[in-house]
Amino acid sequence: MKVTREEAAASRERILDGAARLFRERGLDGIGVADLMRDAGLTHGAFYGHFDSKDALMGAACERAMQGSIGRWERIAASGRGSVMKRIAAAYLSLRHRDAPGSGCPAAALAADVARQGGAARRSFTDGLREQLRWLAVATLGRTAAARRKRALADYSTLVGALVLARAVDDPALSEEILAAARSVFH
Amino acid sequence: MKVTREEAAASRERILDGAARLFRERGLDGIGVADLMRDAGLTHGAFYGHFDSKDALMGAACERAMQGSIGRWERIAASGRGSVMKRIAAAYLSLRHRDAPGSGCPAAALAADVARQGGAARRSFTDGLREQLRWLAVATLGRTAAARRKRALADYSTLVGALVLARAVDDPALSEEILAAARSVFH
DNA sequence: GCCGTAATATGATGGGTATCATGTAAACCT
DNA sequence: AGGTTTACATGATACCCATCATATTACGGC
Repeated sequence: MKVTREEAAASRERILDGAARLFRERGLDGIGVADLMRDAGLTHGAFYGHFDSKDALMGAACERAMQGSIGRWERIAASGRGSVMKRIAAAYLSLRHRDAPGSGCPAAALAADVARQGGAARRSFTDGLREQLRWLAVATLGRTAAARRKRALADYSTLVGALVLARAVDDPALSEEILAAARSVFH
Repeated sequence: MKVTREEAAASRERILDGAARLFRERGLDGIGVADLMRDAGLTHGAFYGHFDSKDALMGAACERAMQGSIGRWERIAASGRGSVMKRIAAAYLSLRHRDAPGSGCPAAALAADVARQGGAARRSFTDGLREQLRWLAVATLGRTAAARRKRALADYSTLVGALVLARAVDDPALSEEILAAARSVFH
């Protein structure tokens, strides 16, 4: 039953990674503690040895998902040439991203949940979003810092809105049309 | 019957209107049948006399909310002068709209839920969105029908994304900054 | 090697959920 | 006017949920 400190730390990591994925796939209220623990290969009772509450896990998982998102963007920016924003938009508005919410942008997957949920998730979400927007503003073209910032906020809104709508819609043709129209903004 | 047919029809309307509001405020899974019925002044048992299932109600409520959304846009287009899109954006990206999800855009409030939920809600949502996009494309400026359509899809994505993010964020200053940046796109 | 302690398992608790079963009384139809 | 229908209420069912209580077991420090 008892495991190495190392294994315990690995357990916590598995819980967090699984939560970051499953919350994005099924929503903050769409997956329960028992299922999250089963996903990490543990039973439900062990949960409260690792986190104070489900709310605390939501916060930690949001933070982790946000960090992952920033990391993905940094990798996109580092590889390839031409406009950073254009390359980010191409990846963000792809079918691959649309169909993989569990490993995709947490803002598109969780924003509505976070707005209703409040608590630790909302705080982590806001912090992560602030950081991502700061990063994006730097990577954006524009004469002044204020103009770059404004452009980054508006562009990010377009990305999130298009992805959210493309996922919600029942009709594959309409879904792809939404993504394509948003992509055309960045040409 | 304890009530007249007229009163029964009114009951159904109250259930639907309340559901359309409460689903947007709390999410499709965030409010239960019992609470919805209490909101309509009835008890939970009466529900299945009016709807086949909660899923069926979600579908009907999504349709109603979507119709209301189109109606609001038509009223905005009919009153006032200048660019229709600019006036829609001003209303859509207002603090008033941000703080009143229950009577606001169902796409911004429910898209993520709908994507996960599937079922009748997703069908109604898609139909309503298609209609709204058709309407918006007509009200949009552009040389060709295809250009207007593309512009309408991208603009709508920007609106939805900005509102969703503005609602999710914990920081009033950042929230207003997001709305303002999106508004500037339509100037 | 032994003992405290920490990670995990099992199980209980209290509350919420959607849905179904049944009873009742009044509106509707003939 | 009387029998039928039906909107509604009460209550039951079976399940899921977050959280807590307790037991077990083996690691970590001594």
